[in-house]
Parts: sequence; structure tokens; C-alpha cells
Amino acid sequence: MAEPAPHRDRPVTINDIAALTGVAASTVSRALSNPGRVSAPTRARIQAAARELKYVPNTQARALTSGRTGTIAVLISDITNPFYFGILRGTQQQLKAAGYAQLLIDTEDSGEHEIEMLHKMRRSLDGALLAASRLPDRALAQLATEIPLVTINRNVRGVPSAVIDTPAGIGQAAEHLVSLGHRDIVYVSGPAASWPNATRWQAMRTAAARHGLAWRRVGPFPRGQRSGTAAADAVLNTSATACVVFNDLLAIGMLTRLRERGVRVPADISIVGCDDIFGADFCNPPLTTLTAPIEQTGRVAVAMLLATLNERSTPAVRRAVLLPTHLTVRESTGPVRG
Amino acid sequence: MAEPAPHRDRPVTINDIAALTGVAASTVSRALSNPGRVSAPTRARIQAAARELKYVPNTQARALTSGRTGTIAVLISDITNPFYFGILRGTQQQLKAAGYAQLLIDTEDSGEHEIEMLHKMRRSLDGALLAASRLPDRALAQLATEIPLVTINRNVRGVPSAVIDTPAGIGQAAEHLVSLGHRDIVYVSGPAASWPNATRWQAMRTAAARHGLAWRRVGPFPRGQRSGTAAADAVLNTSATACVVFNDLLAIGMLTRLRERGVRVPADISIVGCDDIFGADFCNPPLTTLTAPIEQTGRVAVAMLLATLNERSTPAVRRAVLLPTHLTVRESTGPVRG
DNA sequence: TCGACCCTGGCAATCGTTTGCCACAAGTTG
DNA sequence: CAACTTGTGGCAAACGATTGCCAGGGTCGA
Repeated sequence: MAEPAPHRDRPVTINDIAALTGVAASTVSRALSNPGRVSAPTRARIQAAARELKYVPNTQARALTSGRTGTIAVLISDITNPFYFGILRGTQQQLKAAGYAQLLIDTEDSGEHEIEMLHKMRRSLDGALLAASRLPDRALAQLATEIPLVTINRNVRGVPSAVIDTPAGIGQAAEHLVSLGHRDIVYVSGPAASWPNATRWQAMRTAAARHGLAWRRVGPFPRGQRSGTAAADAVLNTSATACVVFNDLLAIGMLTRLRERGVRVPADISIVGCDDIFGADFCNPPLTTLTAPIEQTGRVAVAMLLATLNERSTPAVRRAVLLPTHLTVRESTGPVRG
Repeated sequence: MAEPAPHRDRPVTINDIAALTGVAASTVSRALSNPGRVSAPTRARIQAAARELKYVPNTQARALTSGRTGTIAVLISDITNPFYFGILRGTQQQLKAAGYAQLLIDTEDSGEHEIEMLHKMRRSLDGALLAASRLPDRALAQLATEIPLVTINRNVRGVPSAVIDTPAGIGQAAEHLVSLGHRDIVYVSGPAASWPNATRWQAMRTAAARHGLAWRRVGPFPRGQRSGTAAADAVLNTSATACVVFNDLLAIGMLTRLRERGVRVPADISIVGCDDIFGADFCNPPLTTLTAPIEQTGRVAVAMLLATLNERSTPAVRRAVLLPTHLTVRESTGPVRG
């Protein structure tokens, strides 16, 4: 009674197949993972046996000798941010299609966590996708020599990357606001250390210059919806009639605060967000935002990583992919008041 | 020039430590993973050496002999649903704290996918968390004999589970609506095959009976925000003045549709959702909903799984945990019109 | 006809760790 | 003081696959 499973059958191994077909284990291994190396008839026999026995290779054992683990890690800084849902969905699809497993790592916004985890798991991973790395450039470049890496929304020399071209979209956002009569626009800044934040702010200045506007910013504010309160208050302390916000999460937070304070959007102030995350379409009012191909970005990043994995010798892979955004006009922007 | 890394140092193994400290590899292994088995001084020496060499154990090799992989899979049916974000956040925290890696698997709402993936990965996993399994009871029970399992929001005999007690909350929701004068309440049903949906509907009927109300439902509707359109239309075809909706995602979808059709919430109709997902607080109007301790559910599920893993012999673990919900009243419910 | 070469399959080492078994020494008990 | 425990460390065999090297047989060209 001690053993509930009376005859717990050992999992099928390569040797079982070898025994069944009368060849050596090495031949089975080759037939299964290096088909060209074995004659067609033998291969067929082996594959049939494998199917019959319901053989499923032991990943651990395979990894031990071959070094390939079939696992890719995706590092995100904060599961709470819906932006990453899209990324995860994209990576998930693509990885599954390629037969890889997806290890999810939340770095909790800490670069140390990030590097420590990655270092620890280095040997159990075939590669890693860094969505929103908090690491300095040189640490990232260093890491890339230890393990195949692709970054998302982060451009570091020597590390392949998939970057969403939100800065280009910011130009569009500016056109939109200017055409509505806004001349006093403020940028609501995300965290100071954020790479995307820096590029967006830069794009904002460029756009402002093009239109002969003054440019200004408030912040920085930490990531997250909660910061919206402080951000909204800060914006109201300026004379701005419109603002472009670092991301949708922050923008949505601002919306809530503005409503609390009785400020009407867009009648009193117009707001443009970035990313078009889940929720941007049903918040109140629905957010005008720079729609990013988030899911596609995840897919592209995976494709790049897989490419570098497969053609380890031929580094003919595109080193950086830029994904276009577009402005989605909803109801948080309108003509300047007065 | 062919080799960019001139002297790529082999990773440190247990043998390097053994050589450095002058003991056998087996002793090193024991000192590190079975401390009691080795005398304090030796252990200290070994640990010091390990630290100095920056030794990090090879997961694959360890798994090969011990069977323990240090990896737990979390299966979700659809990454798009924010409900799972909370779950993932909870599992992530708890798993990391316990030193486990989290493998994320999206089953794409398919029971076959689910069982196939699980079967394939069975040997590379220490256990799995099934958030929203689509599997029939007996398949689940069968699977549980192959690999340690904990289900979330699904109760199957013989499988430990963490279940959110939304049905109890539905009683509260009914009280709330009745107190506002509603006598004609409809339940907006989720997918027919959904276990939580069945329990919620059941609770709804019970609550209705307690208040001497007729009970009715529309649907079933597929998961997802989009179904909100059909759901809203269906509700408007009834005489109901209020509805309780299977989950927030669907409820939010309905909100959008009702707005399109010029129906005012809550003036014309009151809506109660379930779960309190991301977005329920900032949609328009903010949703009255049954707040579920989503993140905590993830944590609890992990704790249960880990417990069964550690005390494989002592099955004194609680087999089923029920997590309480409460009603959060926002602005989508109000007095009956008239 | 003979050597060179390709194709196929087997042998055995290897990856890094765990663990059963044994041996030796020190401590305990009668 | 002999006989047993108990504590500690080493040896070596796994775990399940991959892969370098080798050998036999067939094919082909000279």
C-alpha cells in the first residue's frame, strides 16, 4: 500500500528504441536529431518505433552534452505593466512554434536582479530576450558575450535589438496637437533612467523645434498608474493646454486624477499617451495614443534571437529592427480651449 | 580571428571545487546540497571555495540524476486576459523566493494543447500550476498521478486546488442590487464549459431564490472583451434592470457597447462584474465588481505545490484552499430607474 | 583489379551531478 | 576491553543523451 502506482513504468529512453529496432543507441540518436546521417530505411524503422513507444526525449540529458536546452528566457521588469502582456504574447507564439520553452523572469525593476538571474541561469538557457533592461550599456554588451541576447526597446552597440519607433510617432502626435491649435505642450517624463523615455523626450524636443514651439517637461515620474496623480498635478501647474505622456499607464493614471480634480479632458487639456496598451481604448475618455505593434515586437525579437542561434557562424542577421508606430486618435485630444 | 573569445574559460564544476579543497567530488556535492551529511569544517571550506570560484550548479546535470529540475510550469489559457497577470505576479514572487524557475505556457484555450505540452515537458518539470484548465475532470486526475499539480479556480477530486470564492461574493452582489431596488436581474454567462462560470451561475440562482426573485441568464458568450457587444445586446433584449456578468473582461466589453447604443450605466442598467482585473477601476463608468485576491491566489497555489513537493511522503497538506472575495462598489451600479 | 572514397552504423567517452555502498575512525555502551 | 553505533568521506555507478572516431562494405575511377 506504500506505493500507490503499482508498476510505475520508467520513461522510454533512446535505449528502449535501440533494443526494439536492433540498432545501437547512437544510431537512434542520430536518426532522431540528425536525420541525414542515417539511411532512409533505418531511420524510418527507428522513427516508427519511437512513435510506437511514445518516446519523448529528455531535455536535461540532451542539454548536458549538446549544450542546447531548448529554453529561452524572457526578462521583463514588472509583470504589472500591460505593455509586457503584448510582448509575452508575441514571444510565446513564436517560441512555441519553434519548439522552445519560455522561461518568464520578472526582474522587479532591478538591474542587479537582472544580471544575477541571467548569470545563474546562463547554462540552462539558449538565449534571452530583454524587454526593458535596466542594465548599463557596457554590462549589456558584456552579457551578450556570455549568452545570446536580443533587447527590446533598447539599443546597445553589439547587441541585436527590436525597437519600437515611438519617437517617429511623437512627430505625428505633435502635428496632431498643433493642428488642433495647441502651442503650449508639455512632455510628461517617465523614469530618468529609462532608455525609451530619453528617446521620446528627444523626439519631443525635435518636434517642438520644427514647429517653433517652446518645449518643456515635467517629471520624471516613476513607472505605474499611481504616479499619474503627481503627474497630473504637475501638468496643471504649467500653462500647457496639451501633454504627451511617457506611456499609457501613466496617462491613464493622470486621467483618473484629472477627473477627481474636475478637469475636463479634452476640453480643458488634451492628452496623448504612448503604446496603446490594454485599457487605452476603454478608459475615460478613451486615450489618443501612439499605437505600438507590441505583439509583433515580441515575435520579431524571438525571430532575431532564433536566427542568431541557428546561424551562429553566419552573423548576417539584421542587428537592429525598428518597428513603426502610428497615432490612434480617440477622445482625449481636442481643439485648444478658448 | 575565428574565435573571438581567446580563452573562453570552461564553467566551474563541482570537480574544480573538489580539486581546490582536496576532497572528493561527492563530498562537494553533499556539502552543497545536503549540508547535514558533511562535517561543519569541511562544509565551510567547500562553501568558501564555491563562493570564491563563483560556482553555479548545472541544473541539467542535477536534474538528470536527482529528477528535480527546479522548474515549475504555469499554464494559462490566454495571455491576453488580465486576470492571469495577477496570477502570474503571485506565482512569480513565490517561486522566485523558493528558488524555482517559472515556465510560462499558454495553452491557447485548448485542452489538447494543455495535455500534450504537459506530457512532453513532464520530465523537465517539478510540477505545474493549472490556471483555468480546459481538461475534463478525469484527465486532470490522471495527469495528477504523473506530475504534481495544483489547479486554480478548478476543483477536482484528488487534485489540490486554490479556488477563489466568487460564488460567495455573488450573494453580496445580489444583496447590493436588491437593496438598490432591482428585482429583475440577469446573469451574463461565460463559456458553457467553464467551471467558474458554472459555479457563479449556480450561486446566482441560489441568491435569487433567497430573495424570491426570478433568475435568468443570457449567453453563453465566449471569453473576451469583444463578446461584450453581443452580451450587451442580449441583456437589452430582456427586461432586466441589472446584470451580474461572468467576468470583468466581458463586463468592460459590454460597457463599451452600451455607450455606443446610448444606454446609460447605471441610470438605465446596473452592471456587476467579477474579478476586479486591471482596468475595472478606470473604465467608464468604473466597474462595481467582486474583487478577487488574484495575486494572493497565485501565491497560495505555489505554496501548496511546493508543500506537496517537499513532503512527498506526508500528504498532510491542505487539499483545497478557498479564497474570499468582496464586493467593491464603484459607479456601474445604482438605484433602479423609474 | 586495386586503391580511394563515401555511406552507414557501432563503440565508448563524455557532459556534471547525485547517491548507494563501503571503509575507516571516533565515540558509546555493557 | 570488546562490540556496536555513529559520523564522515571516498569510490564508482548511474542518469540519458550526443558525438568523435573507427570499421566494414559498397561504389567509383584510374
